[in-house]
Amino acid sequence: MGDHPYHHGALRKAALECAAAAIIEGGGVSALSLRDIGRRAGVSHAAFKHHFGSKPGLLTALATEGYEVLAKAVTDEGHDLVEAGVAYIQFAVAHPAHFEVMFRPGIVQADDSQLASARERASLAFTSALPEAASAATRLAAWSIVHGFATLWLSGGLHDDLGSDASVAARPVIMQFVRDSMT
Amino acid sequence: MGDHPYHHGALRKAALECAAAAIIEGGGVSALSLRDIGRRAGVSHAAFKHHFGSKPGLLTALATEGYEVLAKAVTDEGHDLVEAGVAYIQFAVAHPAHFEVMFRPGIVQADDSQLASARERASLAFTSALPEAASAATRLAAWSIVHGFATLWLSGGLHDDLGSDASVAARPVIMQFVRDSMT
DNA sequence: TGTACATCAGTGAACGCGCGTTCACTGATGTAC
DNA sequence: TGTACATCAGTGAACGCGCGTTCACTGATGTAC
Repeated sequence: MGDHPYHHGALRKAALECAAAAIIEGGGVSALSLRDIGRRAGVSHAAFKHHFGSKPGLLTALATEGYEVLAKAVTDEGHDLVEAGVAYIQFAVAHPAHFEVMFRPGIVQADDSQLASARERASLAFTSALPEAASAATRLAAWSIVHGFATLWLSGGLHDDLGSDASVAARPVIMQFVRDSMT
Repeated sequence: MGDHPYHHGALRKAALECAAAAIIEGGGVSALSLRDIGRRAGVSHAAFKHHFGSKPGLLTALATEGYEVLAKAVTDEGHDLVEAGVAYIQFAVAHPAHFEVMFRPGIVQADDSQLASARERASLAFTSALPEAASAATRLAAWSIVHGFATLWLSGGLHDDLGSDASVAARPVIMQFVRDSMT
């Protein structure tokens, strides 16, 4: 028996992992190709047809997985607003490929129902972490601040001044925001 | 004389405009091609070599222009912190192509000195709008909140609930943040 | 326990396409004398 | 005022490349009897 059995066995999972790696190392979704993913997974690039239908299908699955992981991460810290915010940023930094696919318009199959429901769950998780009394403006500010910090961090502009640990850099920012806004 | 004189006359300016249009209509920088820009500008796609050297050169010029426009927009509203923040968001919404090129890592010639100095000017303009007494955390929070709002707006998630005018939607959010944080 | 058959998962070659860059070129402009 | 010449700006064909999808196929797995 060779190193490469005919059936991969867990190609779907491997494809998503390899796609994420390819996005990170290849410089963004723009440069992602099925052929690259195939090379990484040790599989023909045509094999993905069976699991995802098409390239947008694969990206949709990746985004869905991202929302699921994000929802879980935020929910796990839902008892503490500051830590929930840090978890959001931590997710983005730990899974930049997912994060990019989740928030870049036009690369995902918008009508996918699993994607929509995963997104809904993530949104709900974040909303639940906020105090019920928070105004619409405050809720939007909270989302903007964590999303903005994550985005700026990933774009590389913050990294120089603030060290290499996004959580450490973000926590005081979020803490001060929460202290000022949620009282 | 025909409609298309041999020399365009202002190809550099036209190229940047057409590139921005192509990015917006074509769904992101990923799909941008010199050939598309050439078609829009009514010019051979090889013509850009003279002005920008290469494709990354063109994108670098676009990002530089973006930082210049942003610096001016923020400076013009520098007397009022809320309006400076709104100007940041307004810039992003009015010039999504520039905004994308400015903040996407890896697509621009990082060693370009004009780019670096334009970026520096924009950063300074924004910093100057903040009160001198503001802490590092507050400054970072302010940047995060406007950047995050702009990013979320452009990704399309906010649009449904909040109407179609980003400034109108953003102003109360920024106002509340400034009221809470800058006192 | 064995066998036929359907279904699933992956192959690899072929397709047509659009891309960025390079190249020798040409038309237009400016400058020296 | 004219002419030669250098330089600038843009052309269009050619190049080699990597891409996503399609296709007929094959190997592996499961199930009915």
